[in-house]
Amino acid sequence: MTYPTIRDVARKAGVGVGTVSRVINNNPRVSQETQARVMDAIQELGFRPNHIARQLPRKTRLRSIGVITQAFVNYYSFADRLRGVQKALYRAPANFELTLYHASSLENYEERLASIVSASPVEGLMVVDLDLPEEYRAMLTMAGIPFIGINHFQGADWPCIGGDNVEGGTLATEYLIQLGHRRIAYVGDEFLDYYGFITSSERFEGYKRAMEGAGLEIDDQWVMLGEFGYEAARQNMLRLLNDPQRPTAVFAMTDIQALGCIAAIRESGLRVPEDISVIGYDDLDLAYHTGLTTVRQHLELSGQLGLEYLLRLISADARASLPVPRLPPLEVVPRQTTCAPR
Amino acid sequence: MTYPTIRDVARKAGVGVGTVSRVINNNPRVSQETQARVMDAIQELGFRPNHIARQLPRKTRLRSIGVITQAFVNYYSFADRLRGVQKALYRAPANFELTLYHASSLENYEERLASIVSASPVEGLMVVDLDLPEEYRAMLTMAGIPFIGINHFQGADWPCIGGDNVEGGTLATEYLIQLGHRRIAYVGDEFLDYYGFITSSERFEGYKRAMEGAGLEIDDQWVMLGEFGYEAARQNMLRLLNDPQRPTAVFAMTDIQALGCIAAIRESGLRVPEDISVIGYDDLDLAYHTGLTTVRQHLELSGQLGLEYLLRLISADARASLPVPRLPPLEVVPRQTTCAPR
DNA sequence: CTGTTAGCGCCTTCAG
DNA sequence: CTGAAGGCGCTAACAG
Repeated sequence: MTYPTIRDVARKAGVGVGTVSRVINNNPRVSQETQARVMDAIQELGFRPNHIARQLPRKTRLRSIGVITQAFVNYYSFADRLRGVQKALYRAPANFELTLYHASSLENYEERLASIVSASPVEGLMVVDLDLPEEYRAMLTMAGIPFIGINHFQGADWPCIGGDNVEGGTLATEYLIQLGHRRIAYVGDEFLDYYGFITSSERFEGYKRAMEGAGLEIDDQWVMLGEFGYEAARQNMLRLLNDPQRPTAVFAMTDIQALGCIAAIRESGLRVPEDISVIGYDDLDLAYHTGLTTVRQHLELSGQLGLEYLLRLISADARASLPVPRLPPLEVVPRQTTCAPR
Repeated sequence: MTYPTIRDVARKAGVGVGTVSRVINNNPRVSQETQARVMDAIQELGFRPNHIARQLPRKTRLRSIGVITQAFVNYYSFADRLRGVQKALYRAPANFELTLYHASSLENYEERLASIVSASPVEGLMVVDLDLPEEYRAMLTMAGIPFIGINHFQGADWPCIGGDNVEGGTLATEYLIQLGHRRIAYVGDEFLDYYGFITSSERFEGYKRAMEGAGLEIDDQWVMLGEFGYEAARQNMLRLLNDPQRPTAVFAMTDIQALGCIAAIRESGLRVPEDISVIGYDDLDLAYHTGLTTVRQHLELSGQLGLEYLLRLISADARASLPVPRLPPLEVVPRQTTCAPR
């Protein structure tokens, strides 16, 4: 089944295509009467202008930058990053829009990459919390689409902006140790996630190093891994609290998980931080809003720097390799969920 | 400045346009040598295929739906809505992308609407937390782009999904009254915001009705209006606490502002909810994460329903007017920041 | 005011 | 394997 075109409308209304075009575009230079006749024809035929075809003859080319990320997870951290993107976009001279791609699985991710390359609807691509296989890097380069990764893994062999998870894990744990804690738990995701990321294991590695560096023992019971998110963390924390030798502090691998831990602690009638200290990771806006002590990884700034980098690459005549922007160092932001143990 | 076309590449490489097209599309029926020559020309010219033009002769089109909202404010509630959009998109048979438009001012908003209409890069438009003037509605209709409003105002004369702020304000306040509170404060935005919204005044109206309905007096000191956001709410709450006749409960016009109030209360050495109860409005995901009592306005669902509606309109043969989806009623979600006064 | 005529940039036959 | 020609659906001069 094929859609009616402007030509069909013209024939039906007994006018030229130019007139139909004028009507569609609200051009005042059409008589009331003709306009009415054309409108009727449009109605009867159920005509709808083909938006693709409209773009072609026009000068105004809407430019867009693509942002691709995982669907359904990490949404607040993505939102914080997006805010940075938006700020950079707002300040940019050219008027770019944002096209969002949500990958619902690894397979779906590759499908989308392929279609982005083949249709090239964007002039640059920001890859958030996802790895970009060599194969697609080559295709994107071929298609002349610059790209940048925004994530929290280190040592990628392509342009990425992000902090070192091991270091962040160490910072968080050392902060708790320095407050005087000795029994410190780790609550996080499984070590290998659905998209092949090992964020949790990296942050855990940092935790381990800090503990060992301080000569502290890690009780196996205190390492609680589970699904992503608030609820799993809450459950795990509840379990942790059953341990008679329960920890006096917890390092949660994300802010959301930290909030899950805090909820569990309070449900159990204990206080944060007096009875148990909790430190998160991310420094989401909501960490500030909830007084959560956490590791700042400059989410908003990452989006901003990433976009600025893409913009520079896009406007560069030659696609010279620009230096990849770097984030300020990770840092612990002390707030109200940590204190010295009693 | 104009972009190089396939023809320029062809000329430079000394081949026909057909060959260039084949190279771009990875068609194997091109000799190694020719391909190399074409690639070189592409590189030198910085040629990038015009994705608009590619779509026209093809069957497969990359389809997109636009979402426009205010820049810089309300980002978490937008994120929650976007999650719903994304879910609906994921379930849809057709493969739509999302194009995000951020309006940085009322003027910029209209500019963007105009360019969306004229370039029609999207097949449907979701207008979030923004009003759509009659003028642009007509233009969008003309251009065959269906639209839907997602917001929290009532009685708009165009298809909108959203809850009644007055009712929500009443619900929140009645809940506090029913708990036994008599001295109830309101903390919110100025009554008229930058984009012409009167959300704050509507929620306040609900508050007023509930108070009057219960025969309670409203102390002028207890109505604290200020800038949007956490910080202003925190400051206002701090001021409120100086009042010797301080309230025993607070209705904050958004969840973020509620968190600001809670921070102020705790800073002042008081407890929530034992000393002062706080209820918010929105039911952001983070309200759940922080145990905030609030008014649920189904943010995620609003995005989902809105997108489904657009999808139906897009696929409808004629642009029949479909019934606008409705959200479930507003409701108070009791959590841990409210209790009976002492 | 309105019809006609070129394209927009690319893809896809169709011959060669 | 490759060049030329026709057309995708619409807009934008240009004459009337």
